Amino acid sequence: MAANGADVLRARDEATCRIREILDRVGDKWSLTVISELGQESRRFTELKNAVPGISQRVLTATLRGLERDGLVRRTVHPVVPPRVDYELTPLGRTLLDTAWTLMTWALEHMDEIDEARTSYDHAN
Amino acid sequence: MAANGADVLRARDEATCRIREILDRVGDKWSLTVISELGQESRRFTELKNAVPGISQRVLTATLRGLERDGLVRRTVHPVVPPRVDYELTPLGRTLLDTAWTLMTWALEHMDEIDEARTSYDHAN
DNA sequence: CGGAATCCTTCTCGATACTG
DNA sequence: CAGTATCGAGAAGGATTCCG
Repeated sequence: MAANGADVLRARDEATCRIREILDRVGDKWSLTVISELGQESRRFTELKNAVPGISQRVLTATLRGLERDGLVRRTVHPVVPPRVDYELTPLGRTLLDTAWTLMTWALEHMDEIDEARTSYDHAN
Repeated sequence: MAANGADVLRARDEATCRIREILDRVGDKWSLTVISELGQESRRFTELKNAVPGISQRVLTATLRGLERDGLVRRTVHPVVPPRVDYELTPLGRTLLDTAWTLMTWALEHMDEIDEARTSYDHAN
């Protein structure tokens, strides 16, 4: 890992927009969840739909298309009947997996603190 | 009796849901950028607005309120004229800083690969 | 200066129906 | 099975105005 926080900040002026553009993909409502789901093994469309409760078919399709476009996910269509489509992480997608895990782990570890803060904040107003 | 499959799935779904709830905060359009901006030192409202190009006043306010509610940011109002409001990371917010940098670093390092993937994808269709 | 309130436009998303 | 097409409700977001 070459860049550190200071590098990120130094490059900020040129790249803030670019970073944000990419965080939009990665940080959107479902992408990290889908990526972490694909981290284990390749999945079929319906398997993903069931594995990610609450996501609609429409949005799952859009999410997967976006991830595929960004080279994070590979979509493989098997010419069989009934159709079978497998999704798996690309090597690039797999490099994101570690970071995704870090973020999700953070969320898990600090969930309670955040809950307390929210309760406290809401109670104060 | 050990937990059955349904229990496991239910627990996992709830965890997924909670994680997503928190990722919504952290992974939204601006939060990580604001947090990384506050990583260096406390900032005034207008300083933040200038430091985060493209954010509107309305959305910056909402973002800061959300971060404050979750205990990630502390808001300090100085009773002076003209008003002065400082924002700084809480200790909890600071624990997120490392992860935020990791994610932004990932974005920086893989920006070019993503650009290529997008170009390739768009050209294929 | 740091907002809150309002208006108004855009985008998102879920539900539904249909298809190769 | 794995989508696409379409529609409508609601949320999100920008611009503007006003205020202590």
